[in-house]
Amino acid sequence: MIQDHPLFRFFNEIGIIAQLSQRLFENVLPQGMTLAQFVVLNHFVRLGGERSPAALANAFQVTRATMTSTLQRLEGKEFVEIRPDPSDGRAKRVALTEKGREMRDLCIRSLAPEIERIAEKAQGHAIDALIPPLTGVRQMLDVDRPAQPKGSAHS
Amino acid sequence: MIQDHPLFRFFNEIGIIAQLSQRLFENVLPQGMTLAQFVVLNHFVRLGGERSPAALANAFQVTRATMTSTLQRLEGKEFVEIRPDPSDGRAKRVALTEKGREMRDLCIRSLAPEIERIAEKAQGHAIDALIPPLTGVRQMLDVDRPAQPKGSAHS
DNA sequence: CTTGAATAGTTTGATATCGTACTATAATAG
DNA sequence: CTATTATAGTACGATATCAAACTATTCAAG
Repeated sequence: MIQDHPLFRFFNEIGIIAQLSQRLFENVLPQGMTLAQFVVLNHFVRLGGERSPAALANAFQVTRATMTSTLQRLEGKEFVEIRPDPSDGRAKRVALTEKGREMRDLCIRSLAPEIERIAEKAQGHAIDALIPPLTGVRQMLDVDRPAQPKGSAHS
Repeated sequence: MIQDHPLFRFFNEIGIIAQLSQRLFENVLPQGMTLAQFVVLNHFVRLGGERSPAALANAFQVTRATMTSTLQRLEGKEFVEIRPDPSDGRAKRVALTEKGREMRDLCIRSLAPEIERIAEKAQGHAIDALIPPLTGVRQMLDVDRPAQPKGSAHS
């Protein structure tokens, strides 16, 4: 039976953990902010500069359509600015606004206690040791993906 | 910075793997079937009998509202039957139909090659060794959850 | 150049998911 | 028995996500 396949159980556990943790984090984010929106803001703060929607979509492993949706929401709240790319008529350039930076900082402050709380409870679960192998699996799946992007850039 | 916290990176990897793997699986499922729908059908085949929507919601760690939505879709395709619970006026009983069982079997057959393909590529990533610690983390988060259910029953 | 393929972004329609609020029924307390 | 509280299911509105189809622009051949 497929469902007894170790790989199946592995992805099952992964899926449940992903959902539970996403819920925990979103529940402490400021009103109206989602994890999807936060990670985009955070990406800009960490790496600076401007990005095209396509580059962001690629960095987060979502489709361009999904990124369009998220960016429109962020733009509506004035957390990012979107303007045409002067050097490519098809493309756009996305940049963080001051307001966006402030919201990102607020998100970080909102997340910190929750992270700490979970870190306490995670004592003895050797989380740190799990990261490298998980990264390996993620890269393996990354490469496996069909079509779409040229090179991923998870940060 | 929070985003450098090992826990943050852990959940980040988990989230990406969850998304990529879900995509891989859904892309090979029969037309119109989603992972959410498949796991419900599979649950019935594996554990048999009838279940209340609330019990299913609890088993899969989703809200009752979410399970209502998925069950309505499955009922529309005649993969499950839903009838009132004779012993509790508030509750309902959900049961798999023959058609549902056949669809579940088809899903299993559709998933098998993909599982095998990924299993090949996953050689050397020691997936099996990751399952116990991940299960531990999942249970830790499970217990951590606020309110809602009484006892979880991941299968 | 002109044509055809590739790329960027959007739109549309679907599903999953949540939180909140609502109805109905059950269980518990007085 | 009645009033309160808890539970089951649903409805609604929002967001994230995808695939597919579409427009516009760029690039690569010929």
